[in-house]
Amino acid sequence: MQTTRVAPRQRLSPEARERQIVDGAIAFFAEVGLAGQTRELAQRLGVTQPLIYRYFPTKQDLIDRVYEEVFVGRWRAEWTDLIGERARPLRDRLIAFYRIYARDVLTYDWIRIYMFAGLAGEDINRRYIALLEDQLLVPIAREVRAAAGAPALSETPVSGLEIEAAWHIHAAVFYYFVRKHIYRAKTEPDLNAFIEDAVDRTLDGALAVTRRGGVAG
Amino acid sequence: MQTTRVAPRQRLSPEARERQIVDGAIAFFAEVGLAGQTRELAQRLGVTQPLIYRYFPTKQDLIDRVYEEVFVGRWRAEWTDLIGERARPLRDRLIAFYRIYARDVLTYDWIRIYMFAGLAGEDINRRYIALLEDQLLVPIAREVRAAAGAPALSETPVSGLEIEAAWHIHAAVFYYFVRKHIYRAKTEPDLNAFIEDAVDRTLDGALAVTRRGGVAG
DNA sequence: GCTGTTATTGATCGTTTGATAAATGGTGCG
DNA sequence: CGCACCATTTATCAAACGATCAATAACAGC
Repeated sequence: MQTTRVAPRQRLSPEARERQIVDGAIAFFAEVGLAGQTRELAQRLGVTQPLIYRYFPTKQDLIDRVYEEVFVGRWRAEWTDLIGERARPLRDRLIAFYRIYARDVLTYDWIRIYMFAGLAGEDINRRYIALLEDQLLVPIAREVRAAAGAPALSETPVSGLEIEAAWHIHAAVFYYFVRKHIYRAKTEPDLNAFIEDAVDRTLDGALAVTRRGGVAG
Repeated sequence: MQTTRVAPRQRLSPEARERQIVDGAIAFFAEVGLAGQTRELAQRLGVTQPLIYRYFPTKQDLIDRVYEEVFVGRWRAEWTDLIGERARPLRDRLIAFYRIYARDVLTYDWIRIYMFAGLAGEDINRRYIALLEDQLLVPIAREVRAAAGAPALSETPVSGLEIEAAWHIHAAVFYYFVRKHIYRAKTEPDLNAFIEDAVDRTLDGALAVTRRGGVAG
């Protein structure tokens, strides 16, 4: 009554097997956390546990690979350009961006592993935040100023509270997926409507405060 | 060179010892996660590991106690009343509420254990969200409608997107503390200024969209 | 088909970790 | 001072878990 041998030994090319292990590890660690056991991962993959150690010397190496696979290279430089395309209304740019960002980044795997990593004290999150501030939030703050008609574009640097305002827009979308994928709570089912509405409300607020002279922090 | 006996055996009353263990467990699990080892917890408490098992039959019992201690009874019914006090401007009510909520609820221990529990699949988060929607978000949505001059108070029920709009306000504050306590990232240092600004921006947005007739979802 | 290479498995090791039981010692009461 | 109670510790177990190594079998080349 042990492991009932259902499938015969399947021999794959090292590349294919590694791919399979990494993909399986992403799904597995996203679900149960980075403390998940290698034996259970192996069982889900339909292989034995020592096989994992042929491809990754230690569990930490596998986890590092998962981090790399999930986080590195997901950000697209063109998204920064999209935010700055002043030919379109800022509202449209933000809606377009968050539709793509929700589809390509804020997935079940990404958001859970991201939160597990944060709680584990990894610096991945801080590095990602630095990237976001530089490539997304400062550009958004700049566009909000321009759209609000606040002039001091190159004079006054973007203030802390202006970046926080850009965070509000981001937080609205991000937190939606936290509720959905981490708390597994009921959320607005129409994602497109949600994003449109979220951008409308948070952008309106950012514009209104900026117009009232809230540029200085 | 083992555990250098620094303090002699200290005998406490069961009540005092239990209190100490629970408090220590909250701080410990908040920091390292619910998978933290009982031996390490005991070491931090300055007692031996089996002592914990005299007070809590299993580790899960201790964790359940931590949940109870951290989550149960933190919400104050009077906060719902505060949201509805129409003698004051809604802005002031929200700022007052989030100052208290940030101080009393969104602490390091609370937000980390809350996120650990969510990732572990506990239903605590869903139950807390249900409480929040009922006691905070629906009241906020109601007040936003009233403040925006949208009439259909008792007629049209609060829509999904209106609740999401209330979530935007909440998410702005909540996410600030996620960045601070989970990612350990740099955040706006002036909490009062942040809360004021966050309420201004997110409330402005909620009002603007509601005024434009965005009541129906 | 035979054979060498190597992907994969079975068996197992050492440590970690939740949990238990017996020994120890502090405290209050007579 | 002596004794009983019980809070606390020491010692230890069994399962879980990361990791290792020799044995096995799938596939390629001849």
